[in-house]
Amino acid sequence: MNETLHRPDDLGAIGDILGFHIRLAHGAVYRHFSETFSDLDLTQKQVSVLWLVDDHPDIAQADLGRALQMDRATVMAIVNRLQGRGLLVRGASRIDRRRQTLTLTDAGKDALARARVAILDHESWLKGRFSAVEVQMLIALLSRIHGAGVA
Amino acid sequence: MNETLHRPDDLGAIGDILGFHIRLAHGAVYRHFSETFSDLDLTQKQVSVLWLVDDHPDIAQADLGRALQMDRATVMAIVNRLQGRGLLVRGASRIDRRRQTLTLTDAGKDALARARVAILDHESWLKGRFSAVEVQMLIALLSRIHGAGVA
DNA sequence: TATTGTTATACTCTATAACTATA
DNA sequence: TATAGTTATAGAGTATAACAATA
Repeated sequence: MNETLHRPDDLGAIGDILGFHIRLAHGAVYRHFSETFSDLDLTQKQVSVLWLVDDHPDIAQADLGRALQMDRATVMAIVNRLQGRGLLVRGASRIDRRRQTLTLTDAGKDALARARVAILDHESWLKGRFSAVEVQMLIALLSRIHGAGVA
Repeated sequence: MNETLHRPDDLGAIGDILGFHIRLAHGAVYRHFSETFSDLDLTQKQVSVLWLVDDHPDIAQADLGRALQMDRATVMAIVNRLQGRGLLVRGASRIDRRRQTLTLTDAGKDALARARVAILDHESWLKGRFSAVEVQMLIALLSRIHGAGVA
C-alpha cells in the first residue's frame, strides 16, 4: 500500500525515537537561523564563537572546544574563517606559550552586536511557542543530554 | 581577566539561548550515534531513510523529504549513497510516472534489522537520564518546534 | 606524558540553481 | 503552473591522524 502517501502526517514507529525528534528540531532551528542570519552571513557556530570570545577575553581555542563541545580541528576551521574575515585575531599568551589568546576586532564586535539583535528575532520565533516555564523545562532537559554548564 | 579559564563551567549569557542548548544536545546525540553505528557504517539520516522506506513501501523521494524535512537534492544524495551500497532500489511508479518508488533490498532489510538493535543501545543511553514522563514531555516540546507528525 | 595549536584529508549534510519529464 | 527527479556545485561542520612546540 501507500504509494499514495504524499503527505505522511504520521511518523509511525520512528516517532518514538527521541533522537529523531532532536534531529528534526535541530534542523528546523538551523534553517530558521540561516534565514535570519543570511544578511549577516554568520552561522550558529560562528556566532557562538564570537559570543564566547567576547564574554571571555583572551580565551583559547581549546577552551572554545570544551565549551562548545567541538574537536580542536573543528575549532581551528571556524576560527580560521572568522580570522580570515577580520572578525577576531590570534595573540600570544604570556603565561602559557602553547596557547593563543583570541580577541574580537572592532569589526568582530560590530558583527556580534548585530548578531545579538538578530538572535532576539530568532529566539522569539523559537520561544514563542512555549511558556516561560516550558522554556526553562526544555533547557533543563536538554542540559541533561549535553551536560554542559552544570558547574 | 580569565586567561586562566581552562574549564569554563559556566556558559554565561549564552546559556539562556534555547537554540544553543538544542545545538549542543544535537551534537552530543550525533557523536554517540556515530560511535554506536561505526560498525554498521550508517548515519542518522541513512537509518531514518531505511526505516521510513521499510515502514512505507513504495514511498517516493519527495515524501521522504517532507517526512524528514530535507531538500530534494539532499534526499537525492542520501538515496544515491544507499542505492550505491545496494541497500535499496529505485523503481517506476505505475500511477505517476514522475515518481520513483523506493524499496529495500534484502541487504537493506538486513542492515535495518541490525540498525534497530543498535538504536536500542543508543536510545537507552539517551533516554536513561529521563523518566518515562519526561521523555514524553521532551518529545512533545520538541514536536512543537519541528511541527512534524501532528496529524 | 599531556596539552595546544596546526595541517592535511575526507565524509556528510545542506542548500541553490538550472534542467527534463510529467501532471 | 506545479511537482518529481536529476545534476552540478559549493559551503559548513565534523572528525581522524600526524606533527611540532610547550608544559
